[in-house]
Amino acid sequence: MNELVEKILRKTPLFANLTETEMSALAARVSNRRFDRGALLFSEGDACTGLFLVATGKIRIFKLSSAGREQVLAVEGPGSSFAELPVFDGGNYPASASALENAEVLFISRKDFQNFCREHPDVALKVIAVVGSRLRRLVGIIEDLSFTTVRQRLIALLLRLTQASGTPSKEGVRVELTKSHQDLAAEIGTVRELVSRNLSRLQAEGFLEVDGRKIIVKDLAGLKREQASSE
Amino acid sequence: MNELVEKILRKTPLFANLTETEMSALAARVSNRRFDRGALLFSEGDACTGLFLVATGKIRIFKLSSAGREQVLAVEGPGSSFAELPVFDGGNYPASASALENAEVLFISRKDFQNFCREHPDVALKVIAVVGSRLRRLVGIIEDLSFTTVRQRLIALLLRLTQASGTPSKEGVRVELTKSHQDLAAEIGTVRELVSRNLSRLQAEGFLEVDGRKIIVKDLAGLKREQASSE
DNA sequence: CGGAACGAGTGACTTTGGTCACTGCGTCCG
DNA sequence: CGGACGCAGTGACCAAAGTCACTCGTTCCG
Repeated sequence: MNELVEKILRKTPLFANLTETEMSALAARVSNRRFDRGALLFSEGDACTGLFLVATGKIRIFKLSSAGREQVLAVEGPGSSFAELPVFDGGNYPASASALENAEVLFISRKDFQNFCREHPDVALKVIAVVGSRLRRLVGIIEDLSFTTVRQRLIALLLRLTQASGTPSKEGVRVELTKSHQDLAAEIGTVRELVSRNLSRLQAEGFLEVDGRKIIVKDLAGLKREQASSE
Repeated sequence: MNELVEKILRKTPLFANLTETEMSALAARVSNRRFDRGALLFSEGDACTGLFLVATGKIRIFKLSSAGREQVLAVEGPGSSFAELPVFDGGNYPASASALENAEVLFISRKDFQNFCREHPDVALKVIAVVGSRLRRLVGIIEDLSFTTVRQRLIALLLRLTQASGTPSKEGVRVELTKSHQDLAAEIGTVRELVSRNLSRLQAEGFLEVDGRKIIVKDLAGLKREQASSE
């Protein structure tokens, strides 16, 4: 198992270039946890116990409103770490985390991680870099929420999905949704119904062909134009 | 002048507890700039040249949409630093900065700051702490934009202002606005007209007494109740 | 003095976002 | 088999947000 753990550690930016001995020292401190799809890793406001690294699956970081709505802040895949910050500043988790798919997660206790950072100052610099990109992403979300419509955000999301996992075909680019409309809605900060409606509308306008969770993007260029207009 | 510079440096969390010699070494590298109210320090997308520290006045960090709307991300007062991040990761500024009031600002070039961090690893830890609180604030903005109404955000802003600079009087707490409705709108992510209308409405409902930029909060408890409801 | 320029208030309207309630379709399982 | 459940689609509303076009004061300055 330590074999596997080290392989993951090498894949995370925070610990990418450590020596053999450093690596196994770290690996010894790491524990392994499994979470089923939908399971909660921690809730907003919980005291922070340590640092998480995604080994397999996807973890969703989100805010929950008292009315029951969710707003996704990040979706982290294999190799990503999260909750670095509360580990450092000792505060509570600012958001909740749940498994978007069945996931394996590595865990390092707060104390162990802090000690490790003290011994390896360059890791602290890595932390800054990781946190930095996280900050940029959050600014992007704020920009979206404040300047764009649900329609534009949905288009942007579709474009990202086709980019990431689309396969070309005769009629256009095919994409398969791996999550429910509910989940999509939480990612772009709205509700299920609006996702449904906007998808229908995009289909009616000829940009898409929707069949359940299979989507064929028929007019990629047109979509991009729609997204840009009045941003 | 070095006297003054060191005094400011001591007040910023990043450099609070340095020794005398460290401090004067740093102070020698610092330059001083003045910006008039409304002046632009840098624009989103500019290459990052260095770190800023506020000496006097207030600096507004904001996003600008292509339609001309603004969304404030932070307002930094004396003792605050900003743009720490791009200094580290070498990226461009993710947002623009302008002076909300006439301001004096200290500036450290990227290279000097990086060298200084390399020599003083504990400063890197401070950077993480500062960036951490910034991240929490951004998450707060996202939460507000995604879950609350303009009305609730305006109330929250008023409550913050009375907290910060309100003076009790016979009829309630007096607050003086130092910025235009336009500016307030940018802070809560909406437009001038909605600020105006919502203020009128809050007055009509008996929570406030508005006279130009003077506001008397007549029912603090009531406002808090309004803010909480359906959050 | 006269008139830009700016900030504020407001009526009338449109668009967008969101809610509620219900239908229909699979799938999973007792 | 049949019903419970989760997910998706949709019509009918309603409320919030935003736009446009004006008016009215101030202030600032040539």
